[in-house]
Amino acid sequence: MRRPTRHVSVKDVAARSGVSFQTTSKVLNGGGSVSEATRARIIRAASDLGYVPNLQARSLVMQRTRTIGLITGDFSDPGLSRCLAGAEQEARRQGYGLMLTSVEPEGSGTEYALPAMMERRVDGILLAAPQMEEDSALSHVLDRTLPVVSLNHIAGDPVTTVCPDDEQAGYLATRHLVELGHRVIGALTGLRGHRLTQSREAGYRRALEESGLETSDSLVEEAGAEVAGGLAVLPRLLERRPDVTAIFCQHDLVAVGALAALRATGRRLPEECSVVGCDGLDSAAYTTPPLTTVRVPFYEIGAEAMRLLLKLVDGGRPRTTMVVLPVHLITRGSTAPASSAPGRERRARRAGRPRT
Amino acid sequence: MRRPTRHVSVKDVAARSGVSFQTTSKVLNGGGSVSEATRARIIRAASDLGYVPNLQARSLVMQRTRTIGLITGDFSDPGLSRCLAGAEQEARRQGYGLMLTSVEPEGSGTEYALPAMMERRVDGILLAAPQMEEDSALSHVLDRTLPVVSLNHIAGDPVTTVCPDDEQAGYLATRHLVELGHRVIGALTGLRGHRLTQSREAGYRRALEESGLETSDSLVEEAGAEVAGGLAVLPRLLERRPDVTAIFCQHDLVAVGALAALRATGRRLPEECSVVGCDGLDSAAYTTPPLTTVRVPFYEIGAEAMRLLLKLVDGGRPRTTMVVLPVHLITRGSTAPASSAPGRERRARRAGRPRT
DNA sequence: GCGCGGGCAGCGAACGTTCGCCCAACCGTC
DNA sequence: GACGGTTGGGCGAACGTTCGCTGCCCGCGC
Repeated sequence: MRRPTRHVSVKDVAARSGVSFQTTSKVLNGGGSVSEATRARIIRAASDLGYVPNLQARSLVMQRTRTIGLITGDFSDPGLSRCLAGAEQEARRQGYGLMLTSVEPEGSGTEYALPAMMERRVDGILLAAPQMEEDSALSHVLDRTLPVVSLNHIAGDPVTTVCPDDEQAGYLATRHLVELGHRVIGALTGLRGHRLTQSREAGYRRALEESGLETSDSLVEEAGAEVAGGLAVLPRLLERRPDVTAIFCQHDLVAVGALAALRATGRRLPEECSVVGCDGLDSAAYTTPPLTTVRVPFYEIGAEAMRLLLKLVDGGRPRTTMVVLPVHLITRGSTAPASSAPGRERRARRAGRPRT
Repeated sequence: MRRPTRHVSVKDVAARSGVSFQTTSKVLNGGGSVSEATRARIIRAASDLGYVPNLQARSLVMQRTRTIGLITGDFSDPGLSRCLAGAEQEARRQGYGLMLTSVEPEGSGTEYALPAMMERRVDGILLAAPQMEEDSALSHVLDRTLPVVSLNHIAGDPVTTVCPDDEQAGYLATRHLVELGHRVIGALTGLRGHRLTQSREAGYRRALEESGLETSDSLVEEAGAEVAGGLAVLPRLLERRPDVTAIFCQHDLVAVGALAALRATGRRLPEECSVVGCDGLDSAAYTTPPLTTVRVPFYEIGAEAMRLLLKLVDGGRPRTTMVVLPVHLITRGSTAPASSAPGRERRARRAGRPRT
């Protein structure tokens, strides 16, 4: 075992400056009345010895750790990463530490992540793991014991949530396509179970209905949130509905897959099929053609969630139990006015299976 | 202030089962000799009360926190994210917690991140912030006090490092181009100060020299690690050296920018210019054309670094101070055999500024 | 019947803090 | 010269653990 080079403590500092360790503590926290002379002596000694306060001990008596537990899903998810960045920055700004743990896609957060956080006595928990939506044990465990803010909808529902306006996202994306003259608009959704997916789909349907356009299950496919999903699922949609001229993808990565799959069919983009994504990832600006998308303010979501959580930790009762952040459309090259008849016919010919 | 609902402690459990709290402690840690009867009684009481051990207090007496400090750069960097994922997973597997903090691109890690970690008495530190390479105060602070493993080269150099074989990465990428018949090969490098950049460039030059090809500063531009860098810098390279037929980008994102910039000049890809990236990001598979790249095992790097760090924490003296992980080439559609004369001429004509 | 060893449990101390209370000395005031 | 207030600093306790030592009681062997 590595000899754990004993850290210097207040007592060491006290010894060196000839006062009681309690006085040292007073000085080092700015409190109490201590003469200028001894104060200086103590400060000096502390810096000579390289004193570093022990937050563990302090937490023990103060009954708060100034630490927030962050339970996250997959780091590789660019959106989540941005959230983390926002949350981390805000926590740091307010002098809080971050205990990080991630939960595996299949795993239950309840069995490892939560206990780990409780043992470390975090002051609050930020939930940023989409897959925990399904964890029914969760809402029970969280109950009333600790301030919690989540970025996802939680089953039991007693927890404060910060999230983008997903319904609006779906609506904006779809309306954009409608305004370009598209009449048959497909949708590639995220994972079915998730609230986010339902909201975006609701927005999609609202935009269609508003304009009296067809909303049909045959126009919708579940594609998840990965490129591979779009790649795999788009052909199915196209086969069933060769008449679609535009596609709303609930996630930018899916849109990337969709673009690739469309190109593979020989379509010219965006003339022969418009695609709009959702999320507003950086990488969406560099697809070919550049992806029209709805920007979700991930960073701000993370930061706002942390801000709210820290307010809760400091004893504020939340006035609002749900914060919804606005989204907005970014128009790029992957969407174009609905093609004129010739284009449509060419596509139909190529599809080669006229519906009887 | 929120009433900090008093947590249940060993004493509470002890009281409920009619033994001393020390005996309770024995039972709950599996140690000591305790009769089956009382053991059962204590366990029962603990679970009734919902006892959760306080790791803070335990750390205090054990003199170790079972927590690792993770100092990272930008979360949005996909490579770094993968590293984090690997490190986090490994730490979790071994029952360690992770204190996360990131350092801003401009900021010095020495002034906030390190003190924060020391105050929390982490057992070791994993450095994953490229920008800390330049922090000269760092190697001094780290000195001998704490086990540290870094993913980046550190100035003073007394610290164990885990990194990919960057020289080999540059070499593999470039040799691939050479083997395709390219004779004038440009390079878009990462940030100049970084060791990584130098290594990859060294590999690039070695591959060229090995085949007796030109290595010239006029073939090299600094582009950083972002898409925008490639986008901005590629035209400069092209203007100076319209004769390049292939480009090695030290980072996939730069390659994405380069592809876009090349397309903007009207070149057909990959026929009129090959591009090879480096990093092996997921997104590289979905560019148009799909990017040939060198895969860097980010996840494994993170995991291995954590594994090594935990070994150090447990008192193992490192036998090797530097672990280098292998990389390998992934061939995709963005590289093609050097174009025949016609293609070259067409490009020259289009460039329109014959060198006198 | 006596001594001894082992199983079981308790006790005190320590880890490094913060906090409230107490005490001594000093000052100025009537 | 006694008194009250202020200032500077010490002391004890508490936070929730772990660990080593001590001591009790019982059973067993001679």
